[in-house]
Amino acid sequence: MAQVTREILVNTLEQIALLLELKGENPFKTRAYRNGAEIVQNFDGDIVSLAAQNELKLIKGIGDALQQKLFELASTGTLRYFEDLRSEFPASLFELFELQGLGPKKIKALYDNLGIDSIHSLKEACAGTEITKLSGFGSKTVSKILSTIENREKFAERFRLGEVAPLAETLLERLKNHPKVSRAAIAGSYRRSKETLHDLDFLVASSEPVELTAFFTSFDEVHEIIVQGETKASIRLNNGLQCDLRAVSNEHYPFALQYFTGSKEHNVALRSIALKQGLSLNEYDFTGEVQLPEVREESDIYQALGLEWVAPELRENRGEIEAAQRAELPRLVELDHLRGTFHNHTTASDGSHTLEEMAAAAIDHGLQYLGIADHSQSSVQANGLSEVRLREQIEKIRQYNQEAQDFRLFAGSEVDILKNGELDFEDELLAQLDYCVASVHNAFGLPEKEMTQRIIRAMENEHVTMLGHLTGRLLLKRDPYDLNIEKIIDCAAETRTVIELNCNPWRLDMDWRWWHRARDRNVLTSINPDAHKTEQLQFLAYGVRLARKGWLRREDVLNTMKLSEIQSWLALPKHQR
DNA sequence: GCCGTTTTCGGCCCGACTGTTTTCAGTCG
Repeated sequence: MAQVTREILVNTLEQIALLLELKGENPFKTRAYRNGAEIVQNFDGDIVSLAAQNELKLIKGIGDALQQKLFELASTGTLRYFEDLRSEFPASLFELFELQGLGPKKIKALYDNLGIDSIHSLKEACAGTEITKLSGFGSKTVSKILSTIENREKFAERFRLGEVAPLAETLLERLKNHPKVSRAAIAGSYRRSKETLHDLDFLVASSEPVELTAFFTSFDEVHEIIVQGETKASIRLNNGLQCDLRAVSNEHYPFALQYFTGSKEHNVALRSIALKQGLSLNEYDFTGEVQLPEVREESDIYQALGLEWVAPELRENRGEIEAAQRAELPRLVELDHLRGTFHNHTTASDGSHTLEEMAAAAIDHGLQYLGIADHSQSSVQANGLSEVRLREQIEKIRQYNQEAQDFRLFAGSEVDILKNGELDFEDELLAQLDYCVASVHNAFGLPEKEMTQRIIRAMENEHVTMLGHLTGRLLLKRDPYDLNIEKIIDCAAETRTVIELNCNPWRLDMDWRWWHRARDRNVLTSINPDAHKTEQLQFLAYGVRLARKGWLRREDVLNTMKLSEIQSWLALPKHQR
């Protein structure tokens, strides 16, 4: 039997929901499966083992039927009910659900009447006329389907936070500067700082919503207008990114901001708290028979429900509501708490700027210190430094520091963790450095156990200050390598090894979902841009956003220490840190 | 299919927009 994973449980429930929709089943039954998928996805614990032991009954939203099905799937690897359902339709039918504008009813009509069972056959059918003979399908529907298929081939479905942010902020400024706009924000997953985004949700407060949707859809960057109504509009930009706009009154704005920031799970939990107080919360208002609280800002909504205001990054229903009820939310780290940063490259290896240029840029950023960590000798592809060149660089940094005032460079190395867990330089050389970042750059395919052991061995080295980009993932491009992160975190706690939060928009590694756990074990992070150019020091802003998402406070972040503190800290033997 | 301090049946979020249709179904978020 193949290894059953959480992902398999989730996907199976979601596919059952789709199949039931296709069959025209009771929509609430469909929702129960979809809801179940969400619960399994977000469950904090080993849901697969619990399912295999038939111990899910106490979880709200999982009833007898779902428990039984998850038990069968987790313990045998297959689910008869699902297999039977699935055999009623061709597998390729599922891809039609990926097209915006096509839902179960339309897909069923296409399949039942014309035998259309894939995007390919749909595209062919659109060239003919038979589709327009179906009830509900006119010429506009056909041309819309064709453009959706074309866009799907041309554009990505998701985007990296850091790659979207500059444009997002430009568009937001434009909306804010409109004379009929009193308040504006980007809500949604952008405000929650998810590492990848599907779209941007703009929100404006305005007395002239029609004018604003027209303004929005006339932006130069617009590739197509998806919808445009009186209070909302959707556009696709030239880069493929979808942007939605909601225009609401100033009174409704705090509610809309809260509602459209999400997450859905956070809002569901919030609404149920409201209901217990006799209040109903929606995207525009509080309603109810009781005295309605006065709301001018988003924070007033939380206050009215007896909660601390929850920072958007935390709104994932991962314990923040309970913490807000107890007034125990963390004071999250902020960008201007950072005093320096550690993982940066220069022209000595694969960077674009010299040591002096990087130092000047760091000073411009208001930093008190900058760690230089060029690649080590095994990273030939990145022009890694030989032992001799590293010694020269250390000397150069010492000279720089003799002349520098109120600023300091730290001599480090991004030293490769070799396949067997040994480091790329001898301990004698590592001891000359102020610090050392240890990273994996090859042999990504090792089995989980070996990869974990490899990194643990590196952490056990006295000279390894921190781990670089822990899982090697490249967002939307390359999966993390197999690694037991729980063990890594435990070992980091034991060996006093720092785990980097790599701020490169492609990495944002380690993943934000693990930081709370690391924090609770007193593992420190260092927010590092992995800068290969001076302008990439700006990546620090993304790292801070993800650190906040991981519940990290100022005291959990090594590079919030001021220069004198960090010097003392680095001087300590590792086990005393 | 799930839930319940309104508790074993009856309700489950609903408003905005589009397209095709003469009053509304389907989709989305």
